[in-house]
Amino acid sequence: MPTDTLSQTLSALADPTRRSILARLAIGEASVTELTEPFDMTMPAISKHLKVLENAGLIVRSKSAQWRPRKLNAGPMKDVSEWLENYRQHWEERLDRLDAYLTELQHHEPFNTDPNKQDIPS
Amino acid sequence: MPTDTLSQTLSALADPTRRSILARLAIGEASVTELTEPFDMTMPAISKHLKVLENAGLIVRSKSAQWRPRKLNAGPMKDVSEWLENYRQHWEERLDRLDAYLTELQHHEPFNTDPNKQDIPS
DNA sequence: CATGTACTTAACCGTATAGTTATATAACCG
DNA sequence: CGGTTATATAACTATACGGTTAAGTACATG
Repeated sequence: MPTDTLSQTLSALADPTRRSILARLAIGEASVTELTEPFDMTMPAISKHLKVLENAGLIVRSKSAQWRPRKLNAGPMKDVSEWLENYRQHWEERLDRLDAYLTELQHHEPFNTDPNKQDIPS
Repeated sequence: MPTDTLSQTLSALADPTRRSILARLAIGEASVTELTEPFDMTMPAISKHLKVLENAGLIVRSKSAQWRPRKLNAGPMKDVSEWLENYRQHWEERLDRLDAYLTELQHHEPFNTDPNKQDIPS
C-alpha cells in the first residue's frame, strides 16, 4: 500500500462513485443519507468511500445534531494538478521549433527519476 | 472494478513506482531492463506495472531487435487535467465577491452529480 | 426513558493488486 | 545450432478493496 500523499489522493479519485460524491459536495455540504441516495448501494458502502475521501483529505466531516455532514476540501487536488503540469507539454502536441526547445530544456532538469525521491520535481 | 477511462488512468497513476517510470519515460524511450534498474524489484514486477500503464494508454510499446522499448503517451493525463479544472476554484481560496459570483454560476450548471453519467461535466 | 433517526463499525466474502520464483519465448551472435 | 540477452507469462501468495448484513453508538423527541 503506497502511503505517500499523491498516491493516496490519486487512488481516492480513481473511483467513479467517489468522484460522483465529490461532484455532489462541490455544490455544497451534504449528509451521508443525501450522499447515499443517488447510488444503488448501501449506506455502509458509502460510509467507506467517505472514509477513503476523508483519509485523502478531500472531504471534512462536521457535526450537527445527529448529522455528520461532509464538505469538499479540494486542496489535495491542487497537488495532482501541479504534478500533471510536468507532463502538459507531452500531451500538447506542438511539434514546432519552440516545442522542441522547451522539450530540450525539460531534458536538462526535468523530472525526478530517483524512485527514492519521487514526485518532488525540482 | 471500475472500467471507465478516467478511473483507469487515475489508478494507473496512483502508484509511485508507475509515476517514477513515467518520469523516466518523459526523458525518452527506455527498455524494460533500463526501467527496472532504479528499483529494488524484479523485472516481472516492472513488467506488470508496464502492462497497467499500457492498458491505461499512458505508454506504448515498440520493437527493436530483442528490445521492447516503452514510450510515454501523456494523452490520458490531459483528461485528468481537464477533469480537475472543474475543481480549481475550490482549491484557489479566493473568498472575495468575484469568487462568490463564480461559485454562484457554478451552482447553476456545475457538475454532473448523476452517478450514471459521471465525469462528463457539461 | 423509550423509540426513531442517522450514522458507524465489525465481520465476512469475492475479487483485484503487487510482489515473488520458475518457466517460456524471441532475437541476436559466434 | 547453441548460448546469451531481453522480455513475457504462469503459478502462487499475501494483502487490499469494495461490497454485503448485522450490530453498535449518538442525538432528538414524545
